Amino acid sequence: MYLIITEKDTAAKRIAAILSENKVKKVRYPKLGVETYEFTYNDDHTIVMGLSGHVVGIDFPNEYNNWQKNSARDLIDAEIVPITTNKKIVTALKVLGKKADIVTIATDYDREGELIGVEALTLVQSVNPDVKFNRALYSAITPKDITHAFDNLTTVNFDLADAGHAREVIDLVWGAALTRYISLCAGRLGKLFLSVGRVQSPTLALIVEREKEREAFIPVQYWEIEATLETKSKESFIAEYHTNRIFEKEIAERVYSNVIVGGDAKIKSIEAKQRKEKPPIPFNTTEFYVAANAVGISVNNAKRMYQTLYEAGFLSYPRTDSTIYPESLELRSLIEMFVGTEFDEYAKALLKIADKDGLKPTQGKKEDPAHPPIHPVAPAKRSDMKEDEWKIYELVVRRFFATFAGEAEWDTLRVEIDINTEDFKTNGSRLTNEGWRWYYPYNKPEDRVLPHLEEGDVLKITHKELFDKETQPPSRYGQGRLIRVMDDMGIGTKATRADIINKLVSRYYIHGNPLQPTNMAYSVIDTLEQYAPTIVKPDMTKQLEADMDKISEGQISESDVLKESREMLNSVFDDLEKNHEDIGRSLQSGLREDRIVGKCQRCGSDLSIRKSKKGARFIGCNGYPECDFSLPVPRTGQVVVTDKMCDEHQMYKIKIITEGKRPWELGCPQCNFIEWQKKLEEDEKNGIVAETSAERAKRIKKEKAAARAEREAKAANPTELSDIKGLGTASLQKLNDSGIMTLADLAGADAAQLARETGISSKNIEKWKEVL
DNA sequence: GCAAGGTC
Repeated sequence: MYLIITEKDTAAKRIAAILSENKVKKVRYPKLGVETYEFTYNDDHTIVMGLSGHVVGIDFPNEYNNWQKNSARDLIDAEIVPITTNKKIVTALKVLGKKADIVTIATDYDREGELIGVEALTLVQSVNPDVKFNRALYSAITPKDITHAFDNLTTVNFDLADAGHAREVIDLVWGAALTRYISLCAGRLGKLFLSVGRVQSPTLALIVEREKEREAFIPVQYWEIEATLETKSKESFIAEYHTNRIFEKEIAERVYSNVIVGGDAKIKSIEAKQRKEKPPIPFNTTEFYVAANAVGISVNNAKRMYQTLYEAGFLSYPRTDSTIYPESLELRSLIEMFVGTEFDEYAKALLKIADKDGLKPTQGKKEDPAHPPIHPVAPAKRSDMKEDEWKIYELVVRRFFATFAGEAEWDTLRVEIDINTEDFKTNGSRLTNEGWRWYYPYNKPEDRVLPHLEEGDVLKITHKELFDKETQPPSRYGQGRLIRVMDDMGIGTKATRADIINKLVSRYYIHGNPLQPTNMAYSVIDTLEQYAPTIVKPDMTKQLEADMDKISEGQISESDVLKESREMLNSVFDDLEKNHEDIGRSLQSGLREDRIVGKCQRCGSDLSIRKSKKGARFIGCNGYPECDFSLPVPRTGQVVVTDKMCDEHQMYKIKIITEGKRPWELGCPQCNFIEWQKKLEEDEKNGIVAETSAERAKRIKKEKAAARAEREAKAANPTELSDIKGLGTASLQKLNDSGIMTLADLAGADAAQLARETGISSKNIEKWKEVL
């Protein structure tokens, strides 16, 4: 049997279709819980099976699980063991791998793909040591690329996989050791741990740096002056002072007084030009996020909806760096498929261009050997998807079209005007040839049409205005922009950047849109910058990339790189441990500051988030016990104190962050409390009696007791597997995977045999069978 | 309860 292993199911399906010339059979292995694609290829029974990315990983041995038992430093030289992260696929791989005579690794054509391939190969070899193997390399799943890859099979690049493995180890060791150290120092254990990592920490540092720049920013006052001018034919337009901004007050006052309403202005010169605007480059993941963000779709939503459309077969693979279409992509037929759809006129217009001059797509600078740029793969109707998904689909289709279209052309005018010896100017612009902007009408700058003007024209000043302004600090990062900066700096990957931002939000380091850091983030970044600067800088990734290149070229061994990395981390710990007390103090002050909500209106002390003896949290006055002012806070979720102040109560607005939910903008705690009381009063009027917290606790206790009683009753007289006492969801899944669906199935099964198949202890199985 | 990287 010939086994072909791909990185994901969709790749397996499409490669099988191409190699079999559509004579493929989808086979389900219910016991294994996987699907494969099978056919005859070169007279051999052939099975194509998809993985789900990495199905194995690495970790420390179990005895390191206790954070307090070992010192964080022990992790540096701790043993590293392989772990299974996807049991179903690992089992299936072994079962099928055992029967294989030859295996082709057909995972993605990049470093992680090589590592994923070697991981799979190692699993197959563990049950079939003599199996023959080779590697297929392809950049797009097109008939051309795939047949070429399978006609030119090559060898597995173990050095490249080693490079990937080195990255795994370094990330784990540095991340875990520093995370534990910082968390233990700050006394933040359990859910509140403070994470550190090669990618997340430099990303967080960017946000903290920007916030510091904003704080250090000193605004400078400046003025702008506009004059409204009218032509003889009574058409008006606005002219502004030639430098736009005026930083000296005396000049602003002089210019303003020289502009006399009712007086004359004279056109000094008119310069007409043409400006050409190149069409945009193809979307890669980063550019897609930025564009989706720009039309008001959050990075998370764009990611989720794109994934749906990819799985439905409408759009190409979502994670790619490439901004250059590979040659094997059939661009013309991708355009032709839109003839007769909503995009008919655009497709036809492009085909006309293609017939005349051939298709000349734009291209960016980045190539990704694993996947082509983002593009549509099937035509769709609006009714095929949700409204927001259509927005995404349309964006991708229009961008795809735009990459083949011509330049947009603008006529521009620059007019210089004399007003009483002061230099004024105005600019005009008009789109004369839509070009690619017809296909891609997003963020189109508006025309600025001026009346017909000629040199020497005398105009009437009908109005004047003086604007008093201040320079603005650099703006905070929006999510799309942050992802682009991460891409430019080379940190994270196309597949992980969005997740890294989510991680920083759920770790309570950043919040809001645009993004801003909590005080805790300041403290963590300050501490790391001082004592472990390596981990906060993008240079660590650059160095790692360089080392990985050397490993993959065989110039240096993986173990040498790891040894050097561990030595470096050990010297970082020398510094950390010397300054243990300082670090603890500075981290804890960050923690305290995040809890200050505002000033107490009764006594003027700080209000902060505190905990009662019973563990319930509330906003209390730091002047306690002299002042006992307090306000309630929701019982669950992370409380984030924002920098927006309620003008009425001098308190910062708060929001509640719960993982997996949208943040709850609670606003000013005092306003919220007042509203809540109003609602209570109204409820009382309407005869609705609110539950007190004691009543609530009682009710929950009662409900839990009732549920327990029901479970016990069922266990005494079970009707389905899940009724059996001690049989949890994990075991139920394992039983189902082995074909045990009902009580009768279990009764009829042999305990020892079933134990071998499922990995459940035979003692447990026998105990369950006893009840039946 | 630790990372970052795949994929869903």
